[in-house]
Amino acid sequence: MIAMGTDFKRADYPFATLNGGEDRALAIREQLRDAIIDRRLAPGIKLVEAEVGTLFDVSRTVVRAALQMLSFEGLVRIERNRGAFVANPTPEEARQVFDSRRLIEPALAIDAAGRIGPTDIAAFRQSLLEESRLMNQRGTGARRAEIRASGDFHLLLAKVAGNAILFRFMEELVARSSLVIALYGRTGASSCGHNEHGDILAALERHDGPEAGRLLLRHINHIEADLDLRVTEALPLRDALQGH
Amino acid sequence: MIAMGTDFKRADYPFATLNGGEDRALAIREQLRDAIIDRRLAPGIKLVEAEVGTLFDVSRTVVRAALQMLSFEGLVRIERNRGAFVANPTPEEARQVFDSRRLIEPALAIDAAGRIGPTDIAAFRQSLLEESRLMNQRGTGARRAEIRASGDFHLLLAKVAGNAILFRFMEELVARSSLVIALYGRTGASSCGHNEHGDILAALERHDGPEAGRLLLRHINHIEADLDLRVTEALPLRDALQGH
DNA sequence: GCAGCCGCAATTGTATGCAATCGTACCGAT
DNA sequence: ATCGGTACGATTGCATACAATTGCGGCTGC
Repeated sequence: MIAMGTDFKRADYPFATLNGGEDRALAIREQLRDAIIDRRLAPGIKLVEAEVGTLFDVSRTVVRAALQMLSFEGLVRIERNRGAFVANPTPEEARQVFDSRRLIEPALAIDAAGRIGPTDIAAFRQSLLEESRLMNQRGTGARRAEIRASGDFHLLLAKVAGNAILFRFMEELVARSSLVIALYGRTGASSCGHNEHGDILAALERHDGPEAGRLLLRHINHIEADLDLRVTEALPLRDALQGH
Repeated sequence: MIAMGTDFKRADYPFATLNGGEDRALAIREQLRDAIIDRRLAPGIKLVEAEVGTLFDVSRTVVRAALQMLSFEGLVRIERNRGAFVANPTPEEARQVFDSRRLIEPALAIDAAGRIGPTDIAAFRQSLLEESRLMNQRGTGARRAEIRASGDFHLLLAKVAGNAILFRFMEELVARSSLVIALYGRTGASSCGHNEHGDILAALERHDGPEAGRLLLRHINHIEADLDLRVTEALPLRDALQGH
């Protein structure tokens, strides 16, 4: 589930291949989502149906389905008769995302601590490994990939916790977080310091749910603290003109 | 084209009018959702695109969009190349729905207690009034409406709490709960006893968040306790054949 | 009689065509 | 020069046409 799609044809297009006979809208959604949370697609940009369709070599019908899915996740905003735009979350939305995570994730940690098994631990280890590998690389591409990998850790946690509904919620929250971090992240190191994920995993392995929950809460706070959520966001006009 | 906004076909079918020039897929989703959580559409039943389209006098394109939305909410299950079916939540799913609510709603109550204003209180009162009106009626139709009205109370709470993301989550959870209650509800009185909603509102009015949260938690527990979640659900075959 | 296979009807998946809508550039009037 | 309006291009919303898939029923051969 966490495993990302294969990217075997990445070279041809900024977006890559649709895997075989399977659902193509699904595949397009994945590709677009990755592009959005990697910020290869800038927030606010318009996604023209025909254009995306040409890129993926499908009809607008399929593209529309993919865009609709993304709009449910909050990664795309669809305005009637106007089109689909990459989401451009406001600081307020960003705060709400993190509020939601602060509420949900510690509870997931507690559940996960009670259910975690050897297989899960191995998966976590794998995720941490990949993450640190990316962290030691430099370059914006690596940093974006790191943000995604970091998200995988949290998704893994949600998966282990065993509640499918909350898992879906977390999918959405993690995706939105990634976008927010890419948008408002300040320091290069989004979740830097010493690796908090590792500490959380350690607590989980000890089946110490409450501690895992506490660590997770602090972790989320750290992530949010690294953001610059001051309202630089332009626009409201009357505000923009005040004092000039 | 037929002028939109007319409701000349209202009498002909169980589903009613699509509101005006607005998005028709949205309207169809609403209608179907109501029908599902009222159990006018039985769980498991197949929703044939062409059929629904005829009913609402739209093309399959629009119906597909509506069905896709419902599948995101978990009220409809879409199987590729096979079609869309009204969700038939298992007891396990039901438990997960209530677990999620136990996690989220008390937190919402606390937020809401700090933000509730006169306008909100009036809305709550209105909701309670409607609810008790329906509770005093008899007949299955009234009971179904009561379940919906009861859901409205919880949605109102989520709205007052002020987090748009959690509000959306609650929309989904409330809808799924309604379906679960209709499916597994035991006694006629789903949220009966003395009106817990009233008590919760009272706590909110006192801005006593923690108390509101506690009451809400108990309320959710009561609702779940009224369900019959034993696994009557047939199927797993090897289980079904054990001991014969 | 029954297992397996073939073919058809029903239904979904996808592409495409057409009308409605939006945004912009142009243009004339004040 | 600016404002108002209008005509056009681009793009979406929706319907329809066509291809692919499913599953069911009947048929055949044993």
